[in-house]
Amino acid sequence: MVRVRFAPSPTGFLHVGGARTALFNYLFARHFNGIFVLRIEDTDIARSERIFEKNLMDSLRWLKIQWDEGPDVGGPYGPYRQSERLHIYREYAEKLVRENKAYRVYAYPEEIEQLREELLSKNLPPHYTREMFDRFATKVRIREYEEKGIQPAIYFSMPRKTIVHNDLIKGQVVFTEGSVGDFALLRSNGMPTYNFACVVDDMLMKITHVIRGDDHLPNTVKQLAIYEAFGVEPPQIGHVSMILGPDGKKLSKRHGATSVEEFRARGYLPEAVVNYLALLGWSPPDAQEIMSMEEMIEKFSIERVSKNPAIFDPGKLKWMNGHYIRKSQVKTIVELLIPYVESKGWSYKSKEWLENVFLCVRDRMHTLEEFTDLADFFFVRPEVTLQTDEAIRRGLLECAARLEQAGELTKEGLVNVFREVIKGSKLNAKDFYMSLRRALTGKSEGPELIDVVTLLGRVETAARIRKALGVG
RNA sequence: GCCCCCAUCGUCUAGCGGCCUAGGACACUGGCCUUUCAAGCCAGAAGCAGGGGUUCGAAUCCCCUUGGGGGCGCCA
Repeated sequence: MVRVRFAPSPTGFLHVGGARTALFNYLFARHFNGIFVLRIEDTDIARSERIFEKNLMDSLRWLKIQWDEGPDVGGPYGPYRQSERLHIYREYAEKLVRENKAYRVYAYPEEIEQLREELLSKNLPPHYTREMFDRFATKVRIREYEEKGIQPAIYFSMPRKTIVHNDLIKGQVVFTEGSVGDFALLRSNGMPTYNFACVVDDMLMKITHVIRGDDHLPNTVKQLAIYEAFGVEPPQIGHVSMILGPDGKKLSKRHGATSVEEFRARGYLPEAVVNYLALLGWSPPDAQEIMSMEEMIEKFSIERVSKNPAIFDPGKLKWMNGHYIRKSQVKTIVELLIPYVESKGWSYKSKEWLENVFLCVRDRMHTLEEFTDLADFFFVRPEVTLQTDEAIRRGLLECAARLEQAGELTKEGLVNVFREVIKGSKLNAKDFYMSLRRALTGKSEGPELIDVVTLLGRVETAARIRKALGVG
């Protein structure tokens, strides 16, 4: 049974990088009918917040990445929040201490920081060893800890040997002896560190495959050493390369929208976000780029995940979002559009009318957010004063008059009215239509004019013509 | 300073020794369609970082250089 997990720390919104990692894990699990676990890594008490945890879950749900086990739904290997598993980490850390694979450190964090800087200033790698810590463990210091009720941190004694890792994505990676020093397992506040909690949980939660970001590759050697210390076979581990900003640097806020939350707010569809993210570092065996979640699940394989870092291209996401807006059910999109319309304080005649308005501007939309700019004139009369020659002016006024006098008109009927006026007054059709467009929409480009007139109605059309010409 | 990863059009990628005259997608340019802008369709321009090997044959394998990224925390 394949068991994978996505283990974010609730210290911010779900970033596209995290979303892509979650997606790959999800696709991998579903492809093999396995289990996808959501684990919250909230061991950094200073930065972890419950609202971020909620937001993380909301974002995942929005993307339709569903977990089978997690803090909210539970599961056989819970709890799934690390802050609720502290006794477990303690127990496992003590076990390593008993076996002399880990040891207590009686140095204060500031002292360790000082040690680190000393090493760095001597151009030595900032690696700690047990010997370096020994000088702090004086009888006086130990008593001080006891009196103050401080727990010593527990450090892992890194074995001095070369460790070979066979990465699911990168292939064989060799960590030569001495590339890392001893490191903390448990902090003096009792909280486990990432590398330790991660291994204990993956072990206990029976995780079979780990797919995570490239930035964790250097951690792997530490984690493999911990697995070995416990005498446990590690899961298969694969590292996906990072998502970079357009400048080739790690994607961050200064590159614009980077969180799933922002993309949702800006009118992106989850189908587009997920589809785009899947293509960032993975490609299906056929060349098909537009895929549903089901298709991605079917086609996904870790072998086809690329090794190179990918630059996030907002342009392609936008294109893909436009594509999904056009391919989705009209009713579905209109429902999503209503909040945008209401936030502008606009009212609409009926949903059917709104659907038709949407259909008018659909081909120009890339995001839902763009709807209000594209379709504003359907809701509000534009402020325009038309500067036009006398012939066109007269033609437009004639149109207005004829529209008002006419009964209900079909599309063909409307077209005929315009054609007759153009013909009768020998107007330049292009100039006439452009003036009409300006009068009705206030813009020089936009939807098919007949559709605009149809949706506006005869009366409103006539009124806008007169208003633009400063008549009546 | 040390360790690790990566390297095909501007961008995402296909390619896993001969099917490559390097394929697709976004973006770009031109055309068609069209009263406008789009959408759609068609066409085009654009790339194997550089240098050494291995081989009958290299984008594909090896080495070096260069470039980019990540890490070396009582952060994750």
